Amino acid sequence: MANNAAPETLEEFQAKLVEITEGLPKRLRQCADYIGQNTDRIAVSTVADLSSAAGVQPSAFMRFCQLMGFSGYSQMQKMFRDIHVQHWPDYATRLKKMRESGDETPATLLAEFVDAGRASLENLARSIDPKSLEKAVSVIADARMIHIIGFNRAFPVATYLSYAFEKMDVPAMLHAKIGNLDHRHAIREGDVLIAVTFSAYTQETLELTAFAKTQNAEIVAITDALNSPMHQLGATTLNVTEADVGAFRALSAPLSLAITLAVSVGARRDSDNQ
Amino acid sequence: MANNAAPETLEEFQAKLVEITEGLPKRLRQCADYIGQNTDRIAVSTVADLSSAAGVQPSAFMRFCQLMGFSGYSQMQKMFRDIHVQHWPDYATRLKKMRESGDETPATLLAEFVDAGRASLENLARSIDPKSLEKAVSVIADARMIHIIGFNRAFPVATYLSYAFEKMDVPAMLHAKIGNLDHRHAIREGDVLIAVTFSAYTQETLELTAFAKTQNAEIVAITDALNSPMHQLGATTLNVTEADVGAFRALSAPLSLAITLAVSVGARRDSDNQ
DNA sequence: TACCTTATGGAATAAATATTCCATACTGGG
DNA sequence: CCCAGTATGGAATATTTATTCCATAAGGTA
Repeated sequence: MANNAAPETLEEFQAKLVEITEGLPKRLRQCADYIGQNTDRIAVSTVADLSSAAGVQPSAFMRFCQLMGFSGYSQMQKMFRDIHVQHWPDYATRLKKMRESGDETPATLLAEFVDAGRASLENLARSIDPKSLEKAVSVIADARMIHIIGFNRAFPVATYLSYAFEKMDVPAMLHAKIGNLDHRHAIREGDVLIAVTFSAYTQETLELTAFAKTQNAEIVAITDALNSPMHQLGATTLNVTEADVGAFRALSAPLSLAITLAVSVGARRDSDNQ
Repeated sequence: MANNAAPETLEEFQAKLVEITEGLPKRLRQCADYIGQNTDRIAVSTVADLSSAAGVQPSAFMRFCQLMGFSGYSQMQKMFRDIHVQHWPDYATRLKKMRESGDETPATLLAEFVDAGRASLENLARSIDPKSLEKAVSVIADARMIHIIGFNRAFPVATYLSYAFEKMDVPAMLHAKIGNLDHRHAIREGDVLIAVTFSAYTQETLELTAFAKTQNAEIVAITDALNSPMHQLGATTLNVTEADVGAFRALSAPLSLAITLAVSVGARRDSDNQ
């Protein structure tokens, strides 16, 4: 065999598969064909599953893995699992190492944030559910008035939403509690509240959301976990996680999601008005 | 427990998670929180992996699975593996599909922003000059007081800087012009002003910067062009461009730069105080 | 047809992984 | 401060899953 190294990317895997498929004996050919069409199963199946689905014995499947250049099924599976699970490097540890090696320049720190941001964006694209997004957009687009809240780390996201809506002449109101003024009574039935909150969830945000609920306003939440308290409040939720570097995060993913939401709503409203 | 049946869909799983999370003892709570943020790992990880990532013992994780209504980890994992197979397409293909589908759904727009964000981050990492960054950090770290200004699109960046400094107990002041109150006279010699401005450069930002200059305060600017007016004002400038999608940008790059700046300053101050 | 080579099935073994169990450490109420 | 009642860690065990091995079958050639 010309190249006996194990593939490390999907592309290499595919190339290798094509390369060896030709001239394979019957059973091994079955393996190749099955894998060609069901590549996605590798990450979550056992050899027994795959081999019986391909109509061969486990041992035959094993030989196939080896022909592909892997040491066995486990190694091949590992590759697919790594691809699937987002590759969240452990930035906290990396940061610590960086500090210990005395290489903690601003430039290396920036590199970490950039890397974390890229990973987060990738993960956002992969994990967002188009249906929830669509739902969120229409709920917001249909509202009479848009209210926005978000404190601490979520505040920049809230202000950016506010800015974007303003630019598009969409009526929106940022509840920023300036001067301890509370405008909660502006929230009425038919309105929507966009609540942005990440762990640890700010009390004020939760409270205002609960209040909005009592007013029969719709709630759309941008949050960071499946079990965020926003779910208890009956919100249409959009989950987005940003990898953290030490104690901080760069907000790339949440902001991208927010601006998408705003622009989509703007476009929707425009076309509705015509 | 009211409902002890094992969840069978993601929605049910989420509902159950939210339901039980409240009032869980420490370790089990850790499991719930970790799973809330890393749901997608379940399909391809072992109990050992997950439990150590969540910082608990495998046995604790096991108890968590049972609380969720599953007979054990295997049953829970099976649910996620089944789901996984249904919508696999990896990130790259998914983005491509989204964009190729042509129609302007929120999901395709998100894909554009994600892509733009990634490109911007890459560009930032490549184009930033470590020396300027280093210079900016030391200028800020040495200042007696940090002033921050940024309007419109730059406002989220300014607020995030403000948040980050606050978190690290670094004295900083956001000049937000609330109630048309102007705190320009708080700017003195020995202070630094971080001015964030992107084209079209907001007048107020330019004015305050010019004023700070007359006070002999140092200026650090985060801006977007080599010919930004900030250069004329004798500022230490950091250039960062974010690719735009239509009329909007997601701010990934500027925010990453800003947080880097803040964290570096925080670290510098810490070590100076020791 | 006899012989050699390669392919295959299935059972035996090794390794990884899940699950249980129990001793010990907490925690809150009296 | 003591005593339940929980919660927790860690090691022991059961189960599943991967991997190897070998006897047998199939395929090709002289």
